[in-house]
Amino acid sequence: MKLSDKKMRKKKEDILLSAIKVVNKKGPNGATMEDIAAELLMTKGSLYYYFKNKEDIIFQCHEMVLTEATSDIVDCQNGNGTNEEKLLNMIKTHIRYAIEKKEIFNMMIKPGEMFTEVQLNQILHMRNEYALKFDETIVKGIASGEFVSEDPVLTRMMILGAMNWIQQWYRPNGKKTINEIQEIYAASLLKLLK
Amino acid sequence: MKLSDKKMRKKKEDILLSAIKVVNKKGPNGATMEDIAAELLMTKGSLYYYFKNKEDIIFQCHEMVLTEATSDIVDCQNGNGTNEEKLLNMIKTHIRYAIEKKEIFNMMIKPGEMFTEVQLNQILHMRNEYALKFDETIVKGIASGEFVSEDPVLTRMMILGAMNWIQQWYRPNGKKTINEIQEIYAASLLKLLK
Amino acid sequence: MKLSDKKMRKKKEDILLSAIKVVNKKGPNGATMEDIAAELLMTKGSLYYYFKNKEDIIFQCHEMVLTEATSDIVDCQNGNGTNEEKLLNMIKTHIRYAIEKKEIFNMMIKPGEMFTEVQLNQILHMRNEYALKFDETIVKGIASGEFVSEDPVLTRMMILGAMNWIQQWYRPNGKKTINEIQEIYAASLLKLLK
Amino acid sequence: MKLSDKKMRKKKEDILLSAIKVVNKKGPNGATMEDIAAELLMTKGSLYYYFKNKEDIIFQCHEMVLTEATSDIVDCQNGNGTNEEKLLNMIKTHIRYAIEKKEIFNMMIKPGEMFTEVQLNQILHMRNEYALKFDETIVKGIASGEFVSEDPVLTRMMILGAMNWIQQWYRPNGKKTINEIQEIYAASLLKLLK
DNA sequence: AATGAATGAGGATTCATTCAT
DNA sequence: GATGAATGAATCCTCATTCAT
Repeated sequence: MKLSDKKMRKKKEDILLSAIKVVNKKGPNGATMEDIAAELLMTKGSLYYYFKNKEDIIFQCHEMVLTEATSDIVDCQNGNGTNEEKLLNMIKTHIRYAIEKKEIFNMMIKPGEMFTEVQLNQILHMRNEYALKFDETIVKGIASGEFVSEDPVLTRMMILGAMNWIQQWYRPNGKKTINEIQEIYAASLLKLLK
Repeated sequence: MKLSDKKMRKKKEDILLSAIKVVNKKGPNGATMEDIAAELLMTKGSLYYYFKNKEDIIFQCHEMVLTEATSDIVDCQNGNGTNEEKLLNMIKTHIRYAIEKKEIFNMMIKPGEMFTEVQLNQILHMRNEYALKFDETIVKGIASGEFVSEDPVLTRMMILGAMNWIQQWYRPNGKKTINEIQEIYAASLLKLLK
Repeated sequence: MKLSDKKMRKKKEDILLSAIKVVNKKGPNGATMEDIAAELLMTKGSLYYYFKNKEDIIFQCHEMVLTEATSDIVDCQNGNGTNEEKLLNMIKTHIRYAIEKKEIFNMMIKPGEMFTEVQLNQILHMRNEYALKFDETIVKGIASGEFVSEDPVLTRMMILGAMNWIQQWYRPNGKKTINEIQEIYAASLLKLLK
Repeated sequence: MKLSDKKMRKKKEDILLSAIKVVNKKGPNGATMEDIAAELLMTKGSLYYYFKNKEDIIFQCHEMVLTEATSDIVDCQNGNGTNEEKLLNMIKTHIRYAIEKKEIFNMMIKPGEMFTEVQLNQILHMRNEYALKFDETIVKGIASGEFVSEDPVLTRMMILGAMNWIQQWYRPNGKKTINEIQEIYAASLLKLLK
C-alpha cells in the first residue's frame, strides 16, 4: 500500500495547490469546489474522496503553506554567518515568497474568514511560530551587539509588515527587479535595528 | 424636501456603517444582506430601497472610508510645522485609524473580490490618492534636507506596510497603549528616511 | 362631490390606459405597479387609492377595452345598409383596432393568466358578447340570402381569427397601408360566406 | 459514454415538455422553476444541471416545438399529389397541432416576453421558416393554375390566422370532432385561393 | 390624495454535499 | 477511485402590498 499511499498524498497536494490558486483569485468564499476540481480535470464530487469538506481543504492549504515557509526560514536560521547576515537572508527569503509565491503568501498573511475557533487558533499559532524565528535571530543579534532595539517584537512587526505589503503593489513588469527590491528592503529595514 | 433628503442620507450612512462592520467580520462574500439589515433592525428587502444591490453597498463602503481617511490626512498636511512634524502627524493619524477604526481601515487596505473592473480601478485610484499625500510630504522633506531617501515611493511603501500590519496583531488589552505604539512607530519609521 | 367624482373617474382611466401600455410591452406578470405608476408620474403606493390591487387593475383594463370595442361594433350594426355592408364595416373596424390600437386589441384577444375563475369567466363572457354581434349580422345575412354558410359560428371564428392575427405581422412601415389591408381582408374574408 | 449521453438528452427533453405544459398554463413569467421541476418529481436545483437558466429552458422549448412542427409540415410538402392536396394536408396537420398539441402550439404562435433580442430574432426566424412552407405550396399552386391570389403572403396570413385562433375556442367535448373541424376549415379556407 | 418607507413572501440561482454505480 | 446526478439550504433580488403621515 506504499504506492497507493504516495499517490493519494500526491493527489491531495495537487488539490491543495489548485485550491490555493483559486482561493487567491476569488477569495475563500468565492472559490467553489467546482473551480478547484476543474483545474485538475476532476469533478467536484471526487474531492470528497480526499478531503472531508471544503473547510478542510482551505484549512490544509494554510497548513501546507505555513509549514513550507517556516521550513525555508529555519534553513536561513541554521546557515552560517552573523546574525545580521542571517536576518538579511530571512528578509530576502520572505520577500521572494511575497513576490514569487504571491498566492501562497497571501494565504499566510490573511487569516481568512470561514474557520472554526479551533482551526483559526491553530493557524494563528503556526503563523506565530514563523514570526518567532525572526524574533530569535533579532534577539541573538541584540545579545551579540549587532542590533539595537528597545522592543524587538515590535520591530519585527514593522519589518514583517513592511514586507507583507509588497504583494499589494508589486507588478511583474514594474521598474524594480526582485533583486533590487530585496536589496533595498534589506538595507532599509535593517536601519530599524540600528 | 430638504428634510427627507437628509433622512435618506443618514439612513444610507447607517447602512454603510453596518455593512462595514459585517464585511470586516465575514468578508465581502460572507456578509449577507440579511446580516447588514439585521444590525439596523431592518429587513433585507428595505436595503434595496436605498441601494441598487449588494455590490453597490460594498463599493460605497470603500468610497466612504477612503474619502474620510484622505480628508484626515490632508488636514495633517495642511497643518503647521516642518515636513518631519507633518509626516509624524500623518503616521500617528494612520495608526490611530488602524487601531481605533479597525473595521474602516481594513476596508481601506483590502481591495476585496466582488468588484467590476471599473469599480476596482476607482477604488485603487482613491487608495493611490491617499498614498500620494505621504509621498508629497516625503519629497518636500527631501528637498528641504530633512529626509534622505533614494526611492521615496519605496520608502513610503515600507512605512505604510509596517503600519497597516498593526491591525493584525493589536489587541485592546495588550501591553502597549495606542500612544506608545504611535510614538514607537513614528520614531522608528522615521529612521527609514535618515 | 360631482367634481371630485369626475376627477377620480378620469384618474382611474389614466391608470388603466397606462396599465394597458405596460402590460402590452411586458405582459401581465412582467408589468409592475411601479411601471404603471411611473408613466403617470405617480408612485406605486398611490395606485392603491384607486384600485384594490394589481389584479383589479388588469381586470378593469380588459373590461374597459372590451366595452369600448363592443360599442364601436354595435355602432356598425346599427348603421344603415345591407347586412353585407354592415359586416364589411365591422371587419374594417375590427382591423383598425388590431392595427391602430394594438395594445388595446392585444388585451381583447389574450385571455391572460392571473385571473380568478370568476374574473376570467366574466372576461370570456364579454368577449363572447362582442363576437355575437358578428354572428347576428351573419345570421341575418343568411336569412336575407346575402350570405351562405353551413356553420355561421365556425365561419365567424375563421374571420375573427384571420383578423386577430394581423397584429402579429403588421409593421407601420410595411408595404401595405391600413386601408389596403382593410380592403383586401374584407373582400377576401367575405368569400368565406359565399 | 453514448448511453449516459442519451439519458441526458432524454432528461432534457422531459424537462422541456414539462416546461411547455407549465408555461402554457401560467405564461412564461408565471411559470416557476419549481413548477417545472415538480411535474417531473425533481427539485428546482436539479434543473440547473441540465440548463443554464430559466431563459435557456424557455428558449429551447420554442426551438423544439418549431423544429418538430416544421418537420411535419415539410413531410406534407414532400408527399404526393397536387398542390391543392398538399395544402389541404398542411392545413389539416396544422389544425391537428392546434388542437391536439395545444400546449406546443401555443408556444409556436406566442412570441412571449422574456427573450433577449438575439433569441427573439432566432425564434421569429424559425417561425418564418415554417410559414414559408405554406407560401411555397401556394405559389406553386398559383403557377399551376390551381390557386388564385393577388397577394399570396397575405392570403397565407389569413389562413394561418384563422387556424391559430382555433385553440382559443376549441373544447374537447364540443359539438364538432377534430375531423369535422379539419374538413370544414380546409374546405372553407381554400375558398380564399379561388 | 399622495407618498415615502418598509415589509415579507416568492422566485431565480448557486453550491457544498451526498451517494449509487 | 471517480463521477454523474440530485438535492436543499442559502442568498440575492423583486415586487405587490401596507400604512403612517
